[in-house]
Amino acid sequence: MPELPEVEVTRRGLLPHLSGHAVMEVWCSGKPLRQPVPEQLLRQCICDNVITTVDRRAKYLLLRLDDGSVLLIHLGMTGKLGIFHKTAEKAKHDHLCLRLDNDMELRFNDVRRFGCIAVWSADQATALEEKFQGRQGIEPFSQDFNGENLARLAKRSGQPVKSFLMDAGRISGIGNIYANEILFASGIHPRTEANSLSEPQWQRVAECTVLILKKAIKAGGSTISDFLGSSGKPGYFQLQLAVYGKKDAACPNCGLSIEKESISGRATFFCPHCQPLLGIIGVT
DNA sequence: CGGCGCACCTGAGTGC
DNA sequence: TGCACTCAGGTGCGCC
Repeated sequence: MPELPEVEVTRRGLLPHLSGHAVMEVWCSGKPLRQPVPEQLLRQCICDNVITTVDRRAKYLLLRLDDGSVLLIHLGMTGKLGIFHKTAEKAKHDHLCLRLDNDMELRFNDVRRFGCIAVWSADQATALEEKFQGRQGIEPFSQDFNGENLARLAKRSGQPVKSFLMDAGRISGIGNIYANEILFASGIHPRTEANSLSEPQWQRVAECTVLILKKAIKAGGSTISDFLGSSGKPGYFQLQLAVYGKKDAACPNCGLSIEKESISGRATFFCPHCQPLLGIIGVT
């Protein structure tokens, strides 16, 4: 489920239920996620500690404990987090369960097990977080996310701009759906080589990205006000997507048909009229 | 280093 | 009703 907006809405939804509560007990399904869940380390690091806050970096959630340790959660493709009473029956594909001091539980459910659970012990957290932060790309809501920096990053990349936007090492939080939407809003063909965009075009991409992500967060925040008792959480917000999944539908801008292609193996939707490929003569 | 292809896993949908 | 096949929103690895 997760691109930046879904993860951010999850963070905001969980925060009031977690902040200030101690973790009393840890349960794991025993099945590995992307990596095996570090069950013993998890117990050692977070049991009897109080969750102080929940941060987000890229598509990761960071649950910070009062002793300095950190629980890192990535939702993968199908991961969901929810708050349940301890007596509520566990769901199929629940893989991690943290019992809190108020008889509620934070549960991580992930059908495809592409998610990731890691923990940084207090004595290593600073070093490990530094390493982690260094691997993440620019945050779309940071000051660094602007035309100048994007143009500089893209300078030596002949990748399609869509793949570039989705590269988590360069830019955080943009997955396939929003990459499609951002490029439609920017009027840029997804196959355009990243290094062929001008700085003003990158500036436009940056502005469209912020607008679209904020709109999605708002849509998610209004439809999902509480994480209590529901495992069917986020999922993609039904904001009116302009192009994603809309093959052969009318472009909301010009009315011509939306096309679908595969770029780096990912479904890619665009309007060939509103997003002309640069350098093609006769197309404006 | 840059970029591509693939693997990781389950379930939903489609066509025969 | 069943089976085989395709596809799905992310990430990271190996390979060129």
